[in-house]
Amino acid sequence: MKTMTKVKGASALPLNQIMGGDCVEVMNSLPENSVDLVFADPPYNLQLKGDLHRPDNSKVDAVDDAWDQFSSFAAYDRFTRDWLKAARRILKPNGAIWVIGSYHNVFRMGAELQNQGFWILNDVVWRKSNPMPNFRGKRLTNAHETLIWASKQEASKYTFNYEALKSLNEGVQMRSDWVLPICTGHERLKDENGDKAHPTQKPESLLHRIMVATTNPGDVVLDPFFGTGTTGAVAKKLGREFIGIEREEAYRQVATKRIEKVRKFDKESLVVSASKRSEPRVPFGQLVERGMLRPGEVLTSLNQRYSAKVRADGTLVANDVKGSIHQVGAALEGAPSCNGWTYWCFKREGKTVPIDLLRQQIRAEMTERPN
Amino acid sequence: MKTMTKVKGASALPLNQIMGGDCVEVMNSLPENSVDLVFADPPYNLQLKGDLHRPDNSKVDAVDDAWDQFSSFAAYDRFTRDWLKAARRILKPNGAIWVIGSYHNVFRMGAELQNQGFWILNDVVWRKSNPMPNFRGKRLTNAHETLIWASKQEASKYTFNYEALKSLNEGVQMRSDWVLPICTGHERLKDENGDKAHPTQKPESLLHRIMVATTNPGDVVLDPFFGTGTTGAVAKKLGREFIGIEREEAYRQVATKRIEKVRKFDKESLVVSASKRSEPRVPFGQLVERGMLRPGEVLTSLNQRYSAKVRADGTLVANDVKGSIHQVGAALEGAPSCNGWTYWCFKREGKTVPIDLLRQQIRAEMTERPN
DNA sequence: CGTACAGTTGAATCAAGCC
DNA sequence: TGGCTTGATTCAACTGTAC
Repeated sequence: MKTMTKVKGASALPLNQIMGGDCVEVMNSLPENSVDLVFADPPYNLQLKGDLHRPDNSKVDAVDDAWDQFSSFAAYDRFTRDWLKAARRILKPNGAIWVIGSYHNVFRMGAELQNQGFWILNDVVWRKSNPMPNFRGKRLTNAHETLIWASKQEASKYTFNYEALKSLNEGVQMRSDWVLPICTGHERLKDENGDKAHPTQKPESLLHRIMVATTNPGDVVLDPFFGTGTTGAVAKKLGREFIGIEREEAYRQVATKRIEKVRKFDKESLVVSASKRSEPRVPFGQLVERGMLRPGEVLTSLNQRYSAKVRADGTLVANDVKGSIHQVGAALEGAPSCNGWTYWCFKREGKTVPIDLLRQQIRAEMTERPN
Repeated sequence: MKTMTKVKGASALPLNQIMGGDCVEVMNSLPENSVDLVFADPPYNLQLKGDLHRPDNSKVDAVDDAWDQFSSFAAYDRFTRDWLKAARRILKPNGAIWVIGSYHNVFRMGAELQNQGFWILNDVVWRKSNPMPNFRGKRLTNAHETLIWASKQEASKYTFNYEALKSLNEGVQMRSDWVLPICTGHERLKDENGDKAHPTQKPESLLHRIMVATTNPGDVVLDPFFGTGTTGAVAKKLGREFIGIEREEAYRQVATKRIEKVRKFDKESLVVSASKRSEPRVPFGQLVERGMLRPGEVLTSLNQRYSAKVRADGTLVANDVKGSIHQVGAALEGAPSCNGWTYWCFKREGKTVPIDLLRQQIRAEMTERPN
């Protein structure tokens, strides 16, 4: 499973491995412009003070690990600046980053992302379906965490599997608020004492959605705060390559064992719905060439207001306007643009049908018998 | 309605008025430590570029006003620093602030709040039930905005009406994600041409919840970006005092007219509006009346530890405790509160099921046949 | 007086490829 | 890098008119 891949003649990329040490140093040792996605779940800088007890007086096992202690906002900002800078260097120009945090740290991360030139695409709310209640009744139940999705730069052509996410959401656009349960039950890793192995283990469903949305199979996903390896486990399942960095030896061991057990899904189940743009392009003229529309035939607009005549070269004429199906539609509507395929209709057996139906027929044939 | 109130011998406070001019200057003219709550909806610094058209080629009426133009992040940060500093000076030591923003500006506001010594209590997600879709299918539908609730300092004894919020949320703790519709329909103020009077008018339901949660009647609420006066309208309804600051004369006029028309709720209707629930309330007694549960039937707790007997009047008895399903559950568990709907279970055909199932059945019926 | 249907709209950092 | 061509893309709620 472990592999070393050459990247454009640069130094090797340690795929599907968990590296020890400081994440900034490790990232700086990797070649620049080599990673497709960074997912980062850095320490939240919680600054908890006393112990917290539940109404039944049991103690809440809160995050009080040494790695979550920062002396000041300035120290946390330095830390954030350093690891984000290192992450940005190794990202491909069209790469993207996801960070997750709570109100303790996410505002500082978001501001620093913008300062460094990352381009924020969405902030996403992970709405926990089963959050910890607020035992003291002094605030609102803190029932969500915030993720930020940003491309390396404004001009990046980032990956977004729009149709796949739409499918995940019963056929309507995926929103920026995601309802997912926190990590519990069998998924929650325990140590030999039965205590949770890591205080902030993220659910695999969250990483699953992120990777389906913003990576393709074979992409390299780097996680600089690997913890118990949720990113690696999901990457392996989904046929992505991962690079993990984790300072704590104990976490590396847990993660290694965990990922070994994971099986990759079969290829078929990994295929996601493609965007319409990736479908083969069909010139309108082909409909005339094939005899699906006759030269001289009259098309009508979807709103019935206009009509235009088909010419032998695949252009339309209406009054004094002529040109492509898109140009003529736009001109008649006085609109800046127009999708002629869904705008123009023809008549068959008394019914009025958009010409896009004919394009779909051609595409179907192309799929059955490629060339 | 307009009044001037002396504050501990300091200069006067211009209550229930809309002041013109720059909000920093106006705030600096007010006495320090004099305001209970600041609500601020500052420009979001959207930096939009070209026009955006819908699939039907209609143009999206986006925010392109001069007041939302900043030359850089640095300029926006200066602006944020200045108005937050002025707001903090006039806040009482136990005062608090709410700010609202999107991913364009909220990270910068959140970081600056922390830098100035405000103590963040919650970040709250306003999940829009009817957001604008993403027309190009290039990102997630931006379906939420973020609010930050912070006290003036860590030591502040801020106001939080825990029980009122709990009532608003069907008897369970209010979470940090609020589902509310955007401002449309009759609530949306129009100008003489029928266009929206202000591009970013907030719904009154949002301000209603904020003021019920974090102010008491008679408190002074200041809004430095008053716009069309949603804060003032809701404050008047709820018996709070407001101070508005708005630079644009046109908005001040609209807001003045709007607030004149608002009538303060009488005490009784205040109670009603405070207990408004999104789903119809079903009293436990109705389950008994309807024969879904028999008097004398024994309910068991979710954890199997306790049992209680149903009485004809819709109360429970267990050992020496009697009362509502919530009270008895809380008493037995030694907990401050208990959601009896999910805590108590009954048996049907050998299975143990929470009584909430029965409530859901009733609600479903109510939806089918209102009344 | 309801119901059905067509039309409108909301804080948006919103295209991609070729020459 | 800029201009031109092609052509991809929408959900929920409210409003007004027709029936």
